Amino acid sequence: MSKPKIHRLGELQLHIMQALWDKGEATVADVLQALSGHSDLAYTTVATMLRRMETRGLVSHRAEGRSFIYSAKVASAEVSRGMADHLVDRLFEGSLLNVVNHLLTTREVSQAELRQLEKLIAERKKTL
Amino acid sequence: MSKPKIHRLGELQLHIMQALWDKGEATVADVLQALSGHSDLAYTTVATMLRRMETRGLVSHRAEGRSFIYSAKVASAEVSRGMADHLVDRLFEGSLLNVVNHLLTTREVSQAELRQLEKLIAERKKTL
DNA sequence: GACTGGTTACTACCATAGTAGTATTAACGC
DNA sequence: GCGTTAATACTACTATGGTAGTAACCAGTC
Repeated sequence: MSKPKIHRLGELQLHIMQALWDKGEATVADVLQALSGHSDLAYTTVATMLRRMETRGLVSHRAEGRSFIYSAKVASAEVSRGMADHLVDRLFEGSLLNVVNHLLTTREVSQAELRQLEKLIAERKKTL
Repeated sequence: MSKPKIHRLGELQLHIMQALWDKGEATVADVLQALSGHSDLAYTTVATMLRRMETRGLVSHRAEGRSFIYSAKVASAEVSRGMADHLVDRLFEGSLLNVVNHLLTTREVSQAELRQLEKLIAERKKTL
């Protein structure tokens, strides 16, 4: 198992993961392409990052001809889970209530969103 | 203004901030004391961290005799806000709904908590 | 007045993220 | 076959977090 401390992804690393999740598989060039809006990185920067992330178990690759085709080794949900949990634990004593309260009081929320939230909760209730 | 990129606090840094928020003011020894459960750090480690954090504008100090008395320069709520927003933006497209949905589906929740959540939402509705 | 203990200051080392240049390799076109 | 070029590999540098040793300082004690 040994999930590779998934909650600690840097900015660029996360963007790269997102590109991979989005595309399923991608070469360095593909990832660079996907990131082109966000920042203007060198090809080798992305390549280096991918290599390192592979060492860390975040991605893996297979060779096709001379190219490496990378894919995510950890699921998006897993990462979200890890990062969200980590934050909730660190800042809100692990309490779901505390987070939601914080989010509700510090953010703009519309009526519609509140209704949606109620719906979510109602749904969840059924699953208990 | 120039809030010092508040969303990026390391593990130890956050613990130190929490100690300061808790105590209001504290010497290095006080902080070390407060952290004693969590890990077993050297006195100088905490002192170094505090000095660095002061450079970054996270804390400030006043001298009393030969000791420095540190206090937080940024509020707890500000940091929570910054970190939470950052996460929501990075992982959930800035959508409150998405976060809550994620939290609800990936975590254990009790009936009581769900009821509390509904209450929170009802409260929030009134403020619109 | 010299010694001890608590304090801060300085310096250093490791890890990792971000960034990218340079070197090497190997496939493809001709 | 051979060169061009795209790809990966290696190396390096900066910044920051975590960690801590050592030095310097100074107040109080004997």
